[in-house]
Amino acid sequence: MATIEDVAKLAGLSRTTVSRVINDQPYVTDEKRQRIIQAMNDLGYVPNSSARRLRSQKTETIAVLLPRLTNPFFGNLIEAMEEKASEWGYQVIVCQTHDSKKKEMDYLQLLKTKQVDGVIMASLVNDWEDVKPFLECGPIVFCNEYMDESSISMIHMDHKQAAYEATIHLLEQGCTHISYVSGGPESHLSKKRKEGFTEALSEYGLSFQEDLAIDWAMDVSDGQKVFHMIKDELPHVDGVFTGSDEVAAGLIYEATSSSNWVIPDDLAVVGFDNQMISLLMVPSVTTIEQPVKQMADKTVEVLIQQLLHPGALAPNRYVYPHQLLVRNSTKRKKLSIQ
Amino acid sequence: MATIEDVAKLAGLSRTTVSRVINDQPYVTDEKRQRIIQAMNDLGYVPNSSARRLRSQKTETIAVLLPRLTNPFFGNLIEAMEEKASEWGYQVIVCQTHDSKKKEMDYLQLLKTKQVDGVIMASLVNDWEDVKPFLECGPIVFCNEYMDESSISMIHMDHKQAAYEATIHLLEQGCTHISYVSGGPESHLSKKRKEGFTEALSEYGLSFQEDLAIDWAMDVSDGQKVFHMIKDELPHVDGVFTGSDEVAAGLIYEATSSSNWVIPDDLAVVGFDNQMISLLMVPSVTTIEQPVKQMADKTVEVLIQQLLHPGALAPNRYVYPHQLLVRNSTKRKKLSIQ
DNA sequence: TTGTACGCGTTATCAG
DNA sequence: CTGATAACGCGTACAA
Repeated sequence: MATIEDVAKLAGLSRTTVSRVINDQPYVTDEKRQRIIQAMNDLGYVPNSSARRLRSQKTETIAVLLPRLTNPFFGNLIEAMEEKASEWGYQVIVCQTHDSKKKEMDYLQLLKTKQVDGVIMASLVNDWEDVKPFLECGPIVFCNEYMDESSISMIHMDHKQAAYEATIHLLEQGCTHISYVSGGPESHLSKKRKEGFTEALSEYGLSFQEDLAIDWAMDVSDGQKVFHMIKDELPHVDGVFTGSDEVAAGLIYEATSSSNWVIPDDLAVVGFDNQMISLLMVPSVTTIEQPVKQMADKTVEVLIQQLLHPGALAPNRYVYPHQLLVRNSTKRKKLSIQ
Repeated sequence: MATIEDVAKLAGLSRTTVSRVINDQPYVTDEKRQRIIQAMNDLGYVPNSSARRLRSQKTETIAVLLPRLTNPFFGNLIEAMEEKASEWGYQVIVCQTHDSKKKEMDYLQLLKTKQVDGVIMASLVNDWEDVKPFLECGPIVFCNEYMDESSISMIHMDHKQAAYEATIHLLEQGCTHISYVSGGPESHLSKKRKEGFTEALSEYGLSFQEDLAIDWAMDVSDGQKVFHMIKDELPHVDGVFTGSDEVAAGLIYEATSSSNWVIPDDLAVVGFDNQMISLLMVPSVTTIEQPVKQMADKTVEVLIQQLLHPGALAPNRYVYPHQLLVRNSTKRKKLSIQ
C-alpha cells in the first residue's frame, strides 16, 4: 500500500504539500497540484484511515445499539439511520444487545476506546447511572427508548399514551380480561407502556393482573405459544395487548388455523409498530403506527450535529406522534357480557 | 482521556511494561502487574483503538455489503453475522448498496482505506473485473450472491436449481402463462434464477416471454402493484414466479382483498426465502427455504479464518441445500385447460 | 525482568 | 507558496 511519503517522492515534493492536496487546502500551485494528483493515481494511493483517526481524534463512525435486527422495527430503523449517516459520510456499526445489560455495556465501550465518535441507543436496559459516565467520551442519543431522568437528547414517541389508547380501545370493545403480553427483560420503554396499560384499566375500574401477563413473547413463534397458553390456562381472557405485531400475528395465526377461534370475537388483539404483517394478516391487526423513518433521520441528525458542534446544542427531546390504527383484529360484532 | 503514558507514570514504570500487562504478555512481576492494573483502574484507562489500529495494521472490523435491510432476508443474514463476528471480537459495519454499482464500489473502498480488515458481499452488481482489484487490500467473501468466474470463497445455495424447481412446480399445477417477477437491476444471482426459470419453461415447450416479465418489484407495495398490472394488462397470466416473499404477499393480499380473486386457482404464486410472512398469509405462500443462519455463520467463519491465517486457506465454495415448501398459494384444485 | 527508542501514516505548526 | 518537524498513542526489537 502506497503512503503519502511514496506520493511525495514520486512527485518530487514534500509530504506536507501532498497532504494539502488531499485535504483540498489552498496555497498549492496548480502545476504541483496536478503533479501530485498524477502521482496519487499512478500509485493508487488512498489515505490510511487509521492514521487519520489517530491524528484527528475522529472516526467518522457511529454505533447503533438495538436489541435485535430480526425485529423488523429495528431493521427499518437502522436502514434509515445508515442511509442518513452515509449522506454525512459516517459509517454505522450495528450492535445487537439482545436486551443484555452486559452486552449493552460492552458496546458502549466502543465510545471509550474511540472506535466511534458517538452512539445511538435504541436499546436501553441499563440504568442511567451506568450509562452516564460514557458521556465523557462522546455524545449519546436515545432513539425510541427513553428515560425521563437522563439529560441527553431523546427522539421517541409517547409509549405510555400509545399503550393507553390501545388499551382503552380494547376496553371499549367490551374486553374485560385483557392479557398484557410483552417481551424479554424490561426496558425503560416497556415500563412506560405498562403504565399506560394500567392507567387505562383503572379508568374502567380494573387493575393490572399479574396472572394474565406474559413477559417472554417477542416473535411470531412466541405469539403462537401465547395462544396455546391463553387457550389452555387463561380461558377467560378476551383481549390481548401485545407490544409487537409479530407476536400478535403469531397469536392470530395459531388461533385461526389450529383452533378455529374467531378473532376478534373470541379474542381481540392489538399489536404495535404497524409492520407490513399487521396489514396483511387475516384478520388485519389493530396496531400503533410510529413514524420510524422520521425518528431515525432526526436521531442521526441530532447526533451528527453534536459531533460537528460539540457543546453547542442543548439536549433536546423530540416526541413524535403516533396513531392507533383500528383494524379487524379488534372490531367486535358482539360485545362481551359486561 | 488517559494514555498509556499516564498509567506508566502513575505506576512508576515504563510504557513498555504497561503495554505488556495490557496485552497479557509474560515477564512482568506479579507485584508490578498489580500496581499497573491498579493505576489503569484509577485512571479509567482504555487503550486507544486508533493508535492500536495504526500500529497493528488491523481493525478487527468487517464490512457487510447488502442491498437493503428492509428486506427481512438480509435482516436475518446480518443479525446472524453480527452475532458470529461479535463472538470473535469483530465489529460489523452495515453497508446498504441499494443495488447501485457506485455505492457498492464506494463501500469496497473501506478495504482500501483500511477501515475494515475484510468484506462480505451479499450485494453484487458490479463485474468481477471491478471487484477483483480490491483483493489486494484484504479478503472478500461472497454470501448468497455469487459469480462462477471469480476466485474467492463463496457461500450460497443453488439459485438456478431453486428457481427451476419452483417453476416446474407451477407448470405441474397446470400454469401455462407464468409471469417472471423480479426486483431492481440485475444482480448476478438474479441471472441464475432467470436461467433456472427459463430452463424449466423449456422442458414444457415454453420459452421466456419478456412481455410477461416484471422487473421492478421488491417489496409488499410493489407486489400490490404487480397484481393490478396483471389484472389490467396481463389477464392471461395464471402463475407468478417471484423472487421475494414480500412481493408474493403483497400480490396475494391485493388479489384477495381488492378483487376477490382466488389464489391459487385464478393465479398460482410462489415466493422466495421462507419469511414468516409466507407462512402467515392466507393462503400461505409456496416458497423456497434457505438455511440463512448456517450460511451467515459459515461466511463469517470463512472470512475470519482468512484474516487470522492469511494465504493459508484456498478459496472454497460452500453450496447449501434449499427446499421447495409447497403451500396453499399453488395447490390448485382445478388445473388450467391444457 | 525491565526500559529505551523507533516507527506505524497523517496532519498541524511554524519557519523560510 | 513550500517544507522540516513534532505529535497523535501504541507495540516491539533491542539493549541492559
